[in-house]
Parts: sequence; structure tokens; C-alpha cells
Amino acid sequence: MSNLSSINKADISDFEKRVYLALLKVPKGQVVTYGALAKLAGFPGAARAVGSAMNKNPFAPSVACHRVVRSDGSVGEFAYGTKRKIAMLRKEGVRIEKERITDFKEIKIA
DNA sequence: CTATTGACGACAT
DNA sequence: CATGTCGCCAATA
Repeated sequence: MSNLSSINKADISDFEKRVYLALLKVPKGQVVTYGALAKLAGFPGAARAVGSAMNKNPFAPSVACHRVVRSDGSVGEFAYGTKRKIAMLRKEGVRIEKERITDFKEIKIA
């Protein structure tokens, strides 16, 4: 099952589908803010709602929900623990220091 | 339909 | 830099 087909078939809201699909575009080693992702998904301003969607995340490893961070540079929450989230991001090459993205200003996607 | 809830965000203190 | 407040949005009760 490819990620894309499972998502499209999944019994979830259109909002969530778009968010998950948009997140698939974010390459490894790069991060997006909840707000930016919301915008990419076509729901500008729905940063908080995106967070809720990530929390549900029915496609755990497939959808890289750990690449979504806060606009202030902090990594934000994670269903399996912030600690875990940071570890995964570092493994992908994202530089983090004290729960904060070091060169966040340069990393953040439009 | 209204009220509550949260992996957020901008700003003030 | 660390909190607190208030606003925001879609999901859910």
C-alpha cells in the first residue's frame, strides 16, 4: 500500500487528508511549522487544528509528523514524546539544541 | 446548534 | 529568554 492511496481511502475528514498529503511533500532533513503546513494544505490559520490532526495521525511512520514544529523554533509536542521527536529529527540531520531548532530561521519552509 | 478541546501563533510582560 | 493571555480553527461531545 502506498502512503498516498491509504490516505485517500482512509475514512477521515478532507481537512486531515490534505494535511497529511501536504506533509508528504516535506523532504527528510527539513521541517515545517504547523502554520505553514496548514497553509500548504489549503487551510491558512488552522495551525492548531493541524496539531490535532497530527495527534490522531493514523499513518504513524508513513506520514512524517515529527517534521512539524512550532513557529517559535521549539520542536513542539509529539505523540510518542518530545524526546523521541528530537531524536528522530537529529537523525535526519536537523540541528537542535535544548528543544530548539538551531538554524530555524534558515530552515523554515515557505 | 452550542460548548469544549488541543502536537498552535502573535504579542505583551 | 521564559511565561501568560488571547485569538484561531477544525473536530467532537
